[in-house]
Amino acid sequence: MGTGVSETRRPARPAAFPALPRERVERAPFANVTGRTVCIRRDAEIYCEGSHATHIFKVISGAVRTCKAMQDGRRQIGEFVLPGDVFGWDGIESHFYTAEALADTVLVSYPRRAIEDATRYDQVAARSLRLMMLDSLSAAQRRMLLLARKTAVERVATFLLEMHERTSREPGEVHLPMTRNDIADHLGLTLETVSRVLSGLKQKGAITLHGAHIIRVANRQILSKISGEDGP
Amino acid sequence: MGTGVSETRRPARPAAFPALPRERVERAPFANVTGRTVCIRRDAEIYCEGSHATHIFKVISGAVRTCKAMQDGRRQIGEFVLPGDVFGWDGIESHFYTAEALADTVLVSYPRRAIEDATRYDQVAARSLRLMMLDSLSAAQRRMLLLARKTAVERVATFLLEMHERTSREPGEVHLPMTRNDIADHLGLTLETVSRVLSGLKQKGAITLHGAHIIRVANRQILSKISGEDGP
DNA sequence: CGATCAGTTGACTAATTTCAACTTCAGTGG
DNA sequence: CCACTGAAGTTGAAATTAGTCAACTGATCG
Repeated sequence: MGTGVSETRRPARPAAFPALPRERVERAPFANVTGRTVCIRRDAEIYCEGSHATHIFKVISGAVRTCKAMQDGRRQIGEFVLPGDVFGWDGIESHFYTAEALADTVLVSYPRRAIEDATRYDQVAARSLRLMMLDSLSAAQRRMLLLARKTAVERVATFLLEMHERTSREPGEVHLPMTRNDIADHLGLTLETVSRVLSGLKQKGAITLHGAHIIRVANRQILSKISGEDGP
Repeated sequence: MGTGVSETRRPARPAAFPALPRERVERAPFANVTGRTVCIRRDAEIYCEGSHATHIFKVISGAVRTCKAMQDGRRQIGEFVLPGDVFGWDGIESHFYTAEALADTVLVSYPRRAIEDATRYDQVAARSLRLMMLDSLSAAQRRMLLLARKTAVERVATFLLEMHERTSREPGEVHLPMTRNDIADHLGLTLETVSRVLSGLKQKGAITLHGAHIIRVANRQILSKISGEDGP
């Protein structure tokens, strides 16, 4: 595992991160800890499965996927990390996932050690750290239900609604920075199934497709009903 | 372990928890917090999905399942909690899962609030609480890989090896206090598939069956290879 | 402007579920 | 004490879902 597995476009690209200084100081969201700004190229690895887990990261712009591969190549994507989100808590000593940039991405990295130290005297930080972990756990639990018991259509509908919640641009518009293959590996399906299900949802009038990476939710009711969530 | 409590039949039962006082004081595993001992009958509910999450619990004897149901009856079991394990962190405000006793069970309950307060001045407690959460997260991540990408045989083999690790009685003997249906809902399969796969593993010489709830691992090599884990 | 890779669609296959019959087992209750 | 009872478990055949293989389309980059 862990060779350069690129997923979308792979040709050499020129300038990126236009006006961003390569190093900058950012406040951690939860503690009085200074972080270091890092710029990552699309498809570049941020950390590797099994490597020593020394830092956590906050996404400023771009997007990240955390993924795990089996020896025979089967792959699972743990989560898509979007701007504002934090990742890197996958494992106690060493990382369970590999983290890769879905697009050119700017992150801030914080040493775990420093964060843990900071929580020693900062109760607010300690609490928000705990909440962050409990949030990850909740997300994992919802995901396990999806993977264990939902059908392909339900999984895709749930995913679209989740992405819609998380990215909220123009109302109804969902931007998917990842490939169909990434979505499939996130939902425990194949890329063909994802593609077919999206076509089916379009047929039903639940969504419209505008290129491969922009989807508009035409009928949130239908989508929500299809997703199998408890919602009204 | 070894409570001699009946595990699978459900007719009305008389005396249980023979010599245990109904209330006893126990130390939390991670903090200077006192807990209350509680005895639960088989199939009784400990807390309900959606209820306010005020306490966490440590299992002393017996076993617990945490499960989530969809409206149409599909069910998923989040985890089987065995003696020594802690549960109740499923959700920030309210519980994501319902927790039920798999057998007559003795627990100790601790108020979340008290634990959080205790970590304020006890750094060791704070750290072990964080580790406990990270552990749950790791378990969830392994489980997501299993649910997203493993075949039925791989899931069952992985489950058996995990239970073997966790219960380690006589070498090679695994005690399964839950029904096939419970196992199926834990692994995202049907009870028939679980049954078939177990028969298949027996055929292959990987395991032997001694009644429905005791399994001996006859060939750990085979089982490990089948499980699809990275192991040698 | 053509090479390449993402995405879509179709036909077929494989894995798992569903439905159904049958067996086993533990705990009564006669 | 032992036959009865009902749930749990096993097994088989048919049905269904999603996966695999393959052809084709379309977009993007050099």
